[in-house]
Amino acid sequence: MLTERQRHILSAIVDDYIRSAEPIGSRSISKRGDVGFSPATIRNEMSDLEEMGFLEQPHTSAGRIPSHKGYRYYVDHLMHYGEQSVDEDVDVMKRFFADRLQQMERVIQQVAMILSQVTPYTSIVMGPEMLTTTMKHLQIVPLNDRTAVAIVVTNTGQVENRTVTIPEGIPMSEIEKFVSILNAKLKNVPLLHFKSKLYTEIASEMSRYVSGYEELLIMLDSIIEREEERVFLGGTTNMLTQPEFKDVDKVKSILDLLAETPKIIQLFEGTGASSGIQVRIGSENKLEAVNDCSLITATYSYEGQMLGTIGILGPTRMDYAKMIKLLDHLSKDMTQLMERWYK
Amino acid sequence: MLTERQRHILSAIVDDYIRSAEPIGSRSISKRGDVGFSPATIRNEMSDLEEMGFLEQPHTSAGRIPSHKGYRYYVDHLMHYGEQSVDEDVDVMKRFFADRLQQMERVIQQVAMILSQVTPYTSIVMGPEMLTTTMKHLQIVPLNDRTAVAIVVTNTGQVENRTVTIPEGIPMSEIEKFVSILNAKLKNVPLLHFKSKLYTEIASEMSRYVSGYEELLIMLDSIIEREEERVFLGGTTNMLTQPEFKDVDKVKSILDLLAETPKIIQLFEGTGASSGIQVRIGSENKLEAVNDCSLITATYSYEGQMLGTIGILGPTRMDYAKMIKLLDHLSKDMTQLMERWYK
DNA sequence: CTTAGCACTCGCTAGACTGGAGTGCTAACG
DNA sequence: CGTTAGCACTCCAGTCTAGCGAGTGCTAAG
Repeated sequence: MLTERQRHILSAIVDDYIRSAEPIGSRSISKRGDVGFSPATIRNEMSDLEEMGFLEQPHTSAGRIPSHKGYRYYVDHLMHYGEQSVDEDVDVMKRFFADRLQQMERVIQQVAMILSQVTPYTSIVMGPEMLTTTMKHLQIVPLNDRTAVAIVVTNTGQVENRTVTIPEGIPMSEIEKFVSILNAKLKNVPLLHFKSKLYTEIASEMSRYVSGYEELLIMLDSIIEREEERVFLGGTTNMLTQPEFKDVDKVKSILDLLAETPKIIQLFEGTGASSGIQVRIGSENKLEAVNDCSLITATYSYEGQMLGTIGILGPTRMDYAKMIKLLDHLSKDMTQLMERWYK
Repeated sequence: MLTERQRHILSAIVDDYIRSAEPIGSRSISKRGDVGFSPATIRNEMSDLEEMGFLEQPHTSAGRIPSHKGYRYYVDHLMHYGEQSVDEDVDVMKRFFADRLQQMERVIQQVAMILSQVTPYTSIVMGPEMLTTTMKHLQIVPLNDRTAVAIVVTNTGQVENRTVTIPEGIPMSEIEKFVSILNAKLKNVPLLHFKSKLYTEIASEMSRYVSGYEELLIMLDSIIEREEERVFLGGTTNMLTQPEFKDVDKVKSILDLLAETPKIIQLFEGTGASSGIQVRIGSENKLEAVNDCSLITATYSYEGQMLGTIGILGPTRMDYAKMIKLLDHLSKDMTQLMERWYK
């Protein structure tokens, strides 16, 4: 659909714009040297590219900038990873992973931090998901006669805990019975299926042995609901250094979004579908606040099972090639870490 | 030191400036009506007030704005709480506290959220401190032969957990012995004294029974170190709506500070010293990033024991009277909640 | 002591102007 | 026929200026 020359010019424009954040003119492309044509020729091509929707003009007689479609084409067909060296950044990350085993939650949090330090964008890391997390152990520790702490230890080494109110009139012994049944029945059940299993399979058996069983179930329900909130951010303020975010209002709407976990989950919706690296450019994101942003995501996994997602959120004018390379490395390192983790 | 009229004028200037965020001229004060003098007279007084350091002029022939010293005087001597109605906001908060008992951590987080919703500033809530938190229960749940999850349940219903690597060559039975000793000895010991007790009193006895004891202690050490990180923020982006923060660089330095828990703890240093409400204006804050901000703090407690701190961070041009009133209510509600909590 | 009057200062805004960057078109060139 | 040089045109960004308005400080009168 595009001629070789057009592709070359588009690629040059995106590359330059990523660096400069300023509209690119025909002259500067011509002067780069790698496109051996005069500004006039390039102008004609640029005009065509604009007509086809790959480029945009902020206003007449300004240079061109890539449109969302232009970025998309760039990411899909033009980007070449070879050039850029990410060795330095990869080193930083490698050093991090070489450290001794740490608490799972911390690792994830620190991945977000590290990532945000080697990029000028915001990093978002989503922890192991309910899908693959199974229960290893359930315990209830009484605090006083009406409150207790319920603790769920998962196979990933996470510990979910929640303070709960014990329904009136249920003696401790009943609760202990309840817990031991659950431990026997729910071991290694993914948290995702927890609820359904809780209310079907186990319900009947349970009601025979334990009084006040329904209240206890509701209580347990509330323990696991928190699982979905494992989102870690890094470099939320990084975007403030980018020229496209000098407008405070735009920044606010994005920062507000980042402050709300459910919104972030919404933002990531569907990224887990296919493994590998995904890029969402501008309006490909459903949330309006990030319609001027791009989101690059990668997944990390264990034995083919996807565990979580790593994402980078930045302006559409993002260094896609570098970011994809970085995420690629990182997701592999994470995957490797998981293997070491479960040994 | 100040005449009644001067106090009156200073008060009027601060009040107006808090509302308008713009330098206040002598005419507008005169027109308010409550100071029955002509602009010229007021000008003279303002000139005096400036000389004494209570007011500042952004530039010649602009109006005056309060200096840090001016705010300080206002807060200490002039502010009257009576006028403002905070009923509406207090209602919102009351409704929140009327809800059923929730998990401790959540309550604190939501207090931060609520507070940031009824104010245009950033709220910071620090959870129960190590000082008053004691251990209720310690447990170690093995994941595989080399890793385990250690869980500390505290009297406040918090659960600290951490995945740890088990030192090589220590059988499970040894660990169980270790845990049961600790449970017996460390029950109700404040986490703050945990470490010292661990290494003195218990060490000798322990070394007799348990092999590999030192490694286990180090492991345990790492469990409790996390306790200090209980800081919850609300409305971090609220400040973006304030005119004094239209400068992106300033915002960034503050947001960066807020992203680092240790910095926040540093910011709060000393606020717990006296109970009651404290105000730190501008450069009274030691951290440079918030030298244009004021921090108002209150504490909440249980049976006279201080449990934590609530803070509001905003520009020096802050609605002190209202914020103090709000914090006052809130800290009382929190305290009350604590009583209900421990019943 | 208070106030009216007045000259003066300063920042802010709007308008005019300019230089530069870039386009689009046309015509010439190989 | 594709490519290029030339040129008129557009638009932005920056600078300069003048005028306005808000506010002060001073002086002299009440």
